[in-house]
Amino acid sequence: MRQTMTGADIREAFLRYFEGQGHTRVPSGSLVPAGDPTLLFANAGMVQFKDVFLGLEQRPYVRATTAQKCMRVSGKHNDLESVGPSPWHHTFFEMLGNFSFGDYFKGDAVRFALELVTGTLRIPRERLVFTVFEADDDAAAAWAALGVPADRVVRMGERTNFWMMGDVGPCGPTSELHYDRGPEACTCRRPDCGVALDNGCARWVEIWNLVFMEFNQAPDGSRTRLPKPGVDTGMGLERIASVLQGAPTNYDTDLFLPILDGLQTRILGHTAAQRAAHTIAYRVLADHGRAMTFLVADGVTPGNEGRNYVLRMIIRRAMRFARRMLTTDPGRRPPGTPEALLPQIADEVIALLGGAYPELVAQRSYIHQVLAAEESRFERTLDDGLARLDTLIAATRGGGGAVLPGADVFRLYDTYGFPIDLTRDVAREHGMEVDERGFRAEMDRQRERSRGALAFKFEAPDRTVYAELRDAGIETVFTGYDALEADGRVVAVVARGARVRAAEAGQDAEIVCDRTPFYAEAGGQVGDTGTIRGPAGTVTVEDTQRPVPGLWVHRGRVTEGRIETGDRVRLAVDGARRADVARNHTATHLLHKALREILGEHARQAGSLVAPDRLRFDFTHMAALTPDDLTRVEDRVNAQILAALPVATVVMPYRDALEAGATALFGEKYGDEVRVVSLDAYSRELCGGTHVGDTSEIGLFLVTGEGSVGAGTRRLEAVTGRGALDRLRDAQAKLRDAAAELRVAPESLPERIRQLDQRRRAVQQRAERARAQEATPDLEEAVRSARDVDGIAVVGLTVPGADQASLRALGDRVKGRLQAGVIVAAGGADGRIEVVVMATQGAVARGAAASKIMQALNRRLGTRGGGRPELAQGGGGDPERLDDAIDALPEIVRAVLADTARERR
RNA sequence: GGGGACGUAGCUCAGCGGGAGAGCACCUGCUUUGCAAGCAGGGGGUCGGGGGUUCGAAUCCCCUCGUCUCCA
Repeated sequence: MRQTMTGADIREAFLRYFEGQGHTRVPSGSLVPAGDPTLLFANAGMVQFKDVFLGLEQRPYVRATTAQKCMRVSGKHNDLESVGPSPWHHTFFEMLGNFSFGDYFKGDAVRFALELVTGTLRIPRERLVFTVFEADDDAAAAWAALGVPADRVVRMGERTNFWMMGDVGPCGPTSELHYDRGPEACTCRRPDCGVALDNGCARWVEIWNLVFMEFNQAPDGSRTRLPKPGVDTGMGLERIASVLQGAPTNYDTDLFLPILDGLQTRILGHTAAQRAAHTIAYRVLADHGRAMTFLVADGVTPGNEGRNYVLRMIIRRAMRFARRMLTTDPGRRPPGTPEALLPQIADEVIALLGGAYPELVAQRSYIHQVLAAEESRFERTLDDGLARLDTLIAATRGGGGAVLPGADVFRLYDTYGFPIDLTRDVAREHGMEVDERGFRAEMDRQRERSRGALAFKFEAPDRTVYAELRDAGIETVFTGYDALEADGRVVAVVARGARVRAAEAGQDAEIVCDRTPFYAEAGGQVGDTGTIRGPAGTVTVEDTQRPVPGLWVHRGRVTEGRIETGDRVRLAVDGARRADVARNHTATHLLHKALREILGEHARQAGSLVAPDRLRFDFTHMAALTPDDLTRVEDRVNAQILAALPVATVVMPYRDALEAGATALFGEKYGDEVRVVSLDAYSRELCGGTHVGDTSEIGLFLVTGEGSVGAGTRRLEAVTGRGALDRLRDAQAKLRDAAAELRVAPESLPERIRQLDQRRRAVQQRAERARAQEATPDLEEAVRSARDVDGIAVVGLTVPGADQASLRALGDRVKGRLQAGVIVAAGGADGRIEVVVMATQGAVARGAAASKIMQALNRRLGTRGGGRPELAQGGGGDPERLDDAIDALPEIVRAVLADTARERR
């Protein structure tokens, strides 16, 4: 009896089979594609080989096989909402594949496929149906040559059987292997049920897709034959496992069952019946649990844009399902328990897949931290949202309605992140519903806005001219690790994106030579600057780039004469600048190591800039660094500088480097041979950059800033060497200046400042109190001076120099002693008036509103101002007229009263 | 990349053009000893930062920093 193959067995058998066929087993690339801004995640096995297929990169092998981590979240067939309900769709999955880079083609690809499927995996031949592109006679012939009867080879159209990387580039026909689950599995119920219908019938499972990269598509749509056609295949591990294990859905394979079991027994404490009642929620948690665990392990943190946002969506969707399930069927873990759920799910995933993907095990504690943090953040968002929803429901009901307005619900969702399905649930509990149409309309408008903005999306730089150069056999040898100068020959000149013979003085140009000491921007280190001197002219190099592997491009300006293809030239790097850069680069390695020592192993590089004047280092960490952390990091780095660690670089095989404990970076592509930079035994990193001879050359390391770049990622900025010296000198000078200004020694500056600040506060308070008192030379006198206007006491006061605050204080005190009264207090300085008008409630009731009196005063004094009935303020105007106006107050109030009386009639 | 919201006392927040506030916490005193004790009094604020509009800005406008959130 034959034993069923486990997922791990299948993965291993696949890779081993192709190794036996001369393929190199290449580890999975990161889920975050290296240097590919057009792609959110690795979504197929070929992603890490894209540049190889494009002819931009060469590998030491022509046949490769991989098990690649993949994510698909958006796309025509893959809506996030279908994950869970659908038995087949996943966000995260593994793709098995074999690749030929200009080596074997259709014949062998087809032969390998059939041999593996029927031999190694022992799927009966009669269970298989093959599709080929309708115009691809070669592929059809290849299957026939293997004895596949013609009636089992179906010709299909471009939609299903022609593959393109994008609008332009390599493309070609495909051939698929479909597995027949038998007539009893049919869901379409058509008498002519078959692969050719392509109607999604569950009877037929596409298990393997073979892509024959044969053409290159030009922007105008025309296709030319590739000189070296290749093969790219993909077999979804979960799907093939479901076939081999006779599982009704992917979730019934051993790639999911342990996670589901763990969820039921260890995490939720559910009975079998409870689990059965929540099939979809279980699936969502298992699928999303895998995705979030792998994503975090590859350095993605939840955030609000790009791939970070996708991760957040996945996490929140999982939590929504969990929460809902726990409200109806609490299990052992009551809803709202603070104990984090997601880290526990991650543990199940790690237990299952940590063997094949050791990075999961290595990152366990970091994964826990990230997931727990996002979980509690979301709880908070939900709590806030629930409170807002409650008020919305109350308001709607208060208005007699039973439908929550779409705009309000959308606002809850858009602005406060409250999930729409929870809104629906809560509304239903209150016997209300959601205006779905209104909500959708708002949603569409939001989408429209985003799309409109996308029209200006940046385009990936055009690299075709460089691909042409490489095709023409042009290659640069880099000599800059050992020397700053070199003699070479100009092999190409590029101006405005096109190849030219020569460039003249004043022109911007890109120069390519057969050899160069110029370091091209890579690994965060900026490109070198310097000069290229030829027999007839000089180019000042402002930047050096390597747009495609093996090709160094010097960007700059011809500053004299002309430079021509074929010129013998002298290339000289700006040595002082290079030395500054080297200091910062070596310091970056020290910093990276120090952060891991002090904060923990999870603190890993997530971005880096090494410039001559500063360095910037992004790394994964959940919290802001405390001043104490920063000091310790700084101390640690400087201790290594003082220790004068020798810097050594060795080129060795990638595997050996990893075994020697060298640090590799996320999402970085490495060849078989890698360069390892070691700082004595302290730090060892894969790095192609330029470094100092020993760490003491760095001189001094100073942290200049700490901040956040997004959730879970911190940024440190620092200076070294000359930069650090400049900075210290500058700080000292400022300190001296400040000390001199206060006439104290720099040491006692902080104490002095504290003292001065205290004194300032005391003086200020005293001044305010004094002003308030000064402003009332004689309160009794002021009250006595009140003149009666129809039973309203009118008080006018002038206090030269008083500001509004003290006038207000004065007014208040007078007002407190009047039954029904109006007080006008005026002061001011510097040629302008300040006026405050106050009216008691009694006065307001009788029509003497402060604001109206203010208006009358405005007309008389030329001031501007206004306010409320009880209090009005104004300023400006002509101080000369102030006394007259105060004298005339009774008439003014009388006029206002009359005016109000007229209005009231 | 594009939108929305929020930054006010140690904490949670109200105020949204005219006197910087509440609750909790803190300090002092009194009262009292049973579940968030009571009463009286008090300290504490560059209303995130900068610029503008205005007689007057926590409040309106612009820029900027930080946090939350949606879309792509």
